Amino acid sequence: MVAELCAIKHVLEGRGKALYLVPLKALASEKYEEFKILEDLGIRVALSTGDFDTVDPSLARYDLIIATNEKADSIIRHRPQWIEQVSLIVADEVHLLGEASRGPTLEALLTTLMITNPKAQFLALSATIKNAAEIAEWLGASLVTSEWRPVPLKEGVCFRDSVIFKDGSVIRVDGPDKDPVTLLTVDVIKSGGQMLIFTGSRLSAVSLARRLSEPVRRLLKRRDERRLLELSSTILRLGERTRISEMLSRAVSHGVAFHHAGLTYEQRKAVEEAFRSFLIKCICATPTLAAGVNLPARRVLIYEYRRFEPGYGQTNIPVLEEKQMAGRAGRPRYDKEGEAILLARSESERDFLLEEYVLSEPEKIWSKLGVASSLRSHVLATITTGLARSEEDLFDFFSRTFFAHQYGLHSFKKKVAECLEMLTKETLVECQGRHLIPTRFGMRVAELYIDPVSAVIIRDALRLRRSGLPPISYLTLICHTPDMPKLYIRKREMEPLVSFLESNSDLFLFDLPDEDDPEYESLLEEVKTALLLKDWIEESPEDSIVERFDVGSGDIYSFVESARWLIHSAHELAKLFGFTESITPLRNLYLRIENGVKEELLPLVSLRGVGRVRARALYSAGFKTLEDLRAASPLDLIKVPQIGPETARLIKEQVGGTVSKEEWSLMRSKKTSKQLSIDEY
DNA sequence: CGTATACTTTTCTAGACAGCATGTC
DNA sequence: CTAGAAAAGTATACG
Repeated sequence: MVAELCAIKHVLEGRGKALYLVPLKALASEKYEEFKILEDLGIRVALSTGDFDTVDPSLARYDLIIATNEKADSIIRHRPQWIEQVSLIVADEVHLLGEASRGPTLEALLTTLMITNPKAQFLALSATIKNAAEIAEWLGASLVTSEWRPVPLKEGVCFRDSVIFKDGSVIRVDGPDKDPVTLLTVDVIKSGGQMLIFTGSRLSAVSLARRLSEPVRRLLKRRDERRLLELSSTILRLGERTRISEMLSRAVSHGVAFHHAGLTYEQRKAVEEAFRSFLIKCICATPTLAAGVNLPARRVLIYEYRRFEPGYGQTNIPVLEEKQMAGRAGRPRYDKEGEAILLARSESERDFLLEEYVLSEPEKIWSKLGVASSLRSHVLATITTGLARSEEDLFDFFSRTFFAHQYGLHSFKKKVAECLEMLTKETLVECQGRHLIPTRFGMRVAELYIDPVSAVIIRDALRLRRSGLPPISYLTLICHTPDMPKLYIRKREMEPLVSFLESNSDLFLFDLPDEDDPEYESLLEEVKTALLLKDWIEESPEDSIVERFDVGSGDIYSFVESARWLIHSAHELAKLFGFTESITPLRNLYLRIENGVKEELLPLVSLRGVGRVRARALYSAGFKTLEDLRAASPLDLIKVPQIGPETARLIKEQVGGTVSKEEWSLMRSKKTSKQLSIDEY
C-alpha cells in the first residue's frame, strides 16, 4: 500500500514514472493484477518479465512498470530513453540483496539507478531484515519501521502434544493419534482453518502428504469430497500423466496436496487456487511457497528446519527464511490470528528452536557482489552501458555499491580489476589508453544476458569451425556453461555416463578433464543434462524422461527453458563471429528445443504458426516437407486436424504456393461461418 | 538350509531469473 | 552453516 500510494503521487503529480521491482515472475503478475485498478485514475500500468516481452519500446508509454529485477537489469543494458523519466524505484523484498545467486543483480541494478537517476526516490520494502538501517543509509533513504500485521502472528514450538508460544501461552492438542503433525493438522482443520507444512526435501513433502491423506479425508464434508474428486481428475488432465501427477491426484482427492518445483506450472497453480478457495485443506511444500505468491494459512508448520547444502551437508536454515515461512500464517479476513509452529523431536531441540528461531531476529544482510561470477557480468554491463568509460569510472561505480558500503572499497578494487583483466584478455572490452571500450562481442554478451564465461566457452568451441556435428555436441557445449543448471548424478548412473563419454569423446567441443580431476564429476552432470535435452528433442514421452532422470515435469521445463536461451545465444554468437557452419545447426536445434520435436519435423516447425502439435498433424497427414505443402491445395490443408483457414493461409504464404480465387473465397467464407467438422470441409 | 535380526554401508538431498519472436483450435 | 535419515546390503544367530 505504501508503494502504491507513493506511485500514485509520483504519476499524478507528473514527477515521472514508477518502476516496481520484484524477485519473482509470479509476484510480478500478482502485483500487476493488484495495481491494474490504478488505470481508473488514468495511470497506465505495464508488466515486463521474461515471459511476456523483449525490451519493449512501448514501455515508454506507461507510468507504472512492474518488472523482475533481472528483467529491469536487462532493460537497462539496452539503454532505452524512458529510463531517465523514472522518478520512483520500488525494490520489493529487498532482503534478496543477501542472496548469493541473485542478490548481486539487484545490487548492481539499484546502484546503476542511483547514478543515472540521482533525483529519483528509492523505496525499499522487506518484512524480515535486521540491518535495515544500513541498507537505508546506502540508498540515501530514511528508515521507517512498522510492527503492524493484518493478522496477528503467534510463533511457537511443538513437542509431542503441546505447543509453547513466544508469549508463554501453551496449547495442547489431543486425539487418538500420537503423531504431533497429524494432531496439529486435524486440530486446525476441525476448527475451519487450513494447514501449510514446510519440509526440507521433495520426498518428505510427498510422503507427508500421503501420511496425512487418510486423517484429513475423514474430516471432509460431502460437498467438498465431490469437488475434490473433480479436481483430482483435472490434475491428471493438466499434462502428460506421470508418477508424480498420479500421486498428486490421489492426495488431492483426500483434500491434501504437495507442492514443489518438480510439479508443472499448471499443477502448482491448480493446487494454489484450490487452497485459496478452501477446497484443499493442507499443503506440504518445499520452500517454493515460502516466498512468492501470497498463499496464507491459519497454521504453518515448519516440519524440518534443516536442509542439505552441497559442500556443507545438513545446515540449519537461516532465521530469515524461517521468518518468511512463519509469515505465511494467518489468512486476512478469515483468521483472527495465525500460528507458526516449528516441530521439535526432543526436549532439548524444543529449547534450541525456541532460542534460535522463535526468539531470534533474522540475520544481517551481507552483500554478495564480491562473488567473482556475478561481478564479471556486472563489470561488463557497467562498461557496455557507458556508465564507466575508464577504470576510474569503474571504481567510482563500484564505490557506490552496497558491497563497498559494507566492506570498503580497498579489497574490492582488486576484484574489480581482476574481472576487467579477464574481460580485456577475452576481448569483450578493449583498453585504449585510459579508455574502456566494449567490443561488439562484449555488447552482444551483455544484451544476451549471459555470463561472460559462458560466452567465451561458446566462442572458443565454435572457433574450432567443425561442421556436420550432431545435436549432442551443441547440447553438451551449452551444458558446459555456468548459466546452465545441472542435474544431480546418482551413483548408479556413473557407469553408463562414463561409457557414453568414452565412446563419444570426439564429439565434444571443449577439453575433457581427466577421470581423477575434480572437474570430472561436474562434466558427468553436464553430460547427463545434455542427454535429458536429447531425449526431449527426440520426443521421448514425458513420463519416460521423468523415470530415466528422476526429475519432475516442472524440472524438465526449466531445463528446456534455460537450454533454449543458451542455444539462442550460441546462435547469435555464431552469427556475430561468422562461424557459418554452426549457424544452421544451431538454428535447427533451437527450433527442436523450443518445440521438443524429432528431426523429421524440422521443416514443418520452421513455419510461423506451426508448433509441435500442428507439425505432427501435418506430418501424419502426409505433408512431410515444404515441397509437399507447396503442392497441396489449401482446401486439403484444412482437412488436417489442428489446421484451420488462417493457418492454411499462413502456411501457403510462407511456402510460396498459389491460392486460387475460388479457394480463397471458399476459405474465407468458412472462416466466418461456424466451425465445420472435417467431414463437412 | 532358511529366515529373523542386528549391524554396516550406501544413497540421496530447495528454488528459479535471464533473450527473442509470434499469435490457433 | 561442514549431516542424517532411509534404503540396501551383509553378518550372525537361531530353529
